[in-house]
Amino acid sequence: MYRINTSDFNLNHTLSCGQVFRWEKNDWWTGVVNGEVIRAKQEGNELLVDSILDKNFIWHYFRLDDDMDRIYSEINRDEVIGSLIEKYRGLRLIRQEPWECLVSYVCSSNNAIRNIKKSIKRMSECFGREIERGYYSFPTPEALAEVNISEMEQCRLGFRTPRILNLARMVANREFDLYRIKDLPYREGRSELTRIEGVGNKIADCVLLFAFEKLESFPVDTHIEHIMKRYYGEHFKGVKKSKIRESIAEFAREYFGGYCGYAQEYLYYADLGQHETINLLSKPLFLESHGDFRRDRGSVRKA
DNA sequence: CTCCAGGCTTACG
DNA sequence: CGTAAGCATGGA
Repeated sequence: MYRINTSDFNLNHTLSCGQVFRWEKNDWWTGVVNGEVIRAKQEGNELLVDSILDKNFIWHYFRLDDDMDRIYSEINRDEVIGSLIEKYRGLRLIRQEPWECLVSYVCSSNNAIRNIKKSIKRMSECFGREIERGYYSFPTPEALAEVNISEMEQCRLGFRTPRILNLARMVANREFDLYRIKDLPYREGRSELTRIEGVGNKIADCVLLFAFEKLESFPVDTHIEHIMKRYYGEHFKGVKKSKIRESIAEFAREYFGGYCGYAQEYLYYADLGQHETINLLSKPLFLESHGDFRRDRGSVRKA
C-alpha cells in the first residue's frame, strides 16, 4: 500500500464518469488494469493505492501529469462548461490500454452501459486469466482469436460478436497494427481505426481520446448530441440529422480547442447524471444555480 | 406493447 | 451522393 499526493484529482468522478467499464466501488475502488488488480481510495488530496503496479504507473494511468490549470483555462469558454468544471473538478481522463479500450467501445455500439459492463466482465471471466480469486485480466487478442461464435454467446454481445472476433484475429495475426496509431496525427489515426468493421467516427474518437492521447478528439454519442443541442443548439440549427454529430464535433474542436476531449467528458458526465441513477456519486444536479443558461427547457426529457 | 441504449453496416433510390 | 432499415439484448 502506498500514497500519492494529488491536486485537482477526484477519484470518484474519474471512475464514475463512464470512460472505463471495469472499476467497481465498495469502500475501495477495485479495478483490473494491464493484467493486475488495483485497489484505490481517496482521502483528501491523498490517493491510497494497493497494487503490484507502481506509483509511476498509477500516476500515468490517471493522467496526474496533466496540467489541469492550463486545461481548465483553455476549455472554459462560457458558464455552461465553467459550472461543470466547478461541479466535477478533478475528473481526469484515464490512459487506457488500447486493445481493451477498442474492444470495449466496439461493444458499446447501440448498447447500454450496464450491458457493456456485463459483457466485458463475462469476456474476462471466460477468456482472461485469473489474477486472484474473482479477478480476471482482459483477454488478449491471441486468446480471443481462438474463440468461436458459439463460445462467445455467453457474453451476450449480440450482433457485435463477429465484429469482436474478427478484430481479435486481425490484431493477433498482425493484419492490423493497433500500436502504430499512437504515432499518427488525429485524422490519420481515425481513418485507420474506421477501417475496422464496427468502428465508425464515434468509436474511433473514443479510442483516440482514451487510449491514444488525442485530446483534440470529441466523441459525439447520443448523450453528447443531447446536451450539446441543449446548450449550444444555435450553432448547428438546421443541420440535417445525418450530419448533426459530425457538425457538433467540428464545432466543439473549434470552440473548446485542443483539449476539447476533456470538455467532452465533463459534458458527458453531466448528461449521464440526468439519465442514470446508478453509480453516480456526484451531487444530484446540474446547473440548478445557473438557470440563466438553461435553454430549450421543452426538450428536457421528463423525469 | 414500444422505445431506447456511449452506432454501424448495408441496401436502396 | 443521401437516407433508412436492420441489427441482439435487456430494461424502462
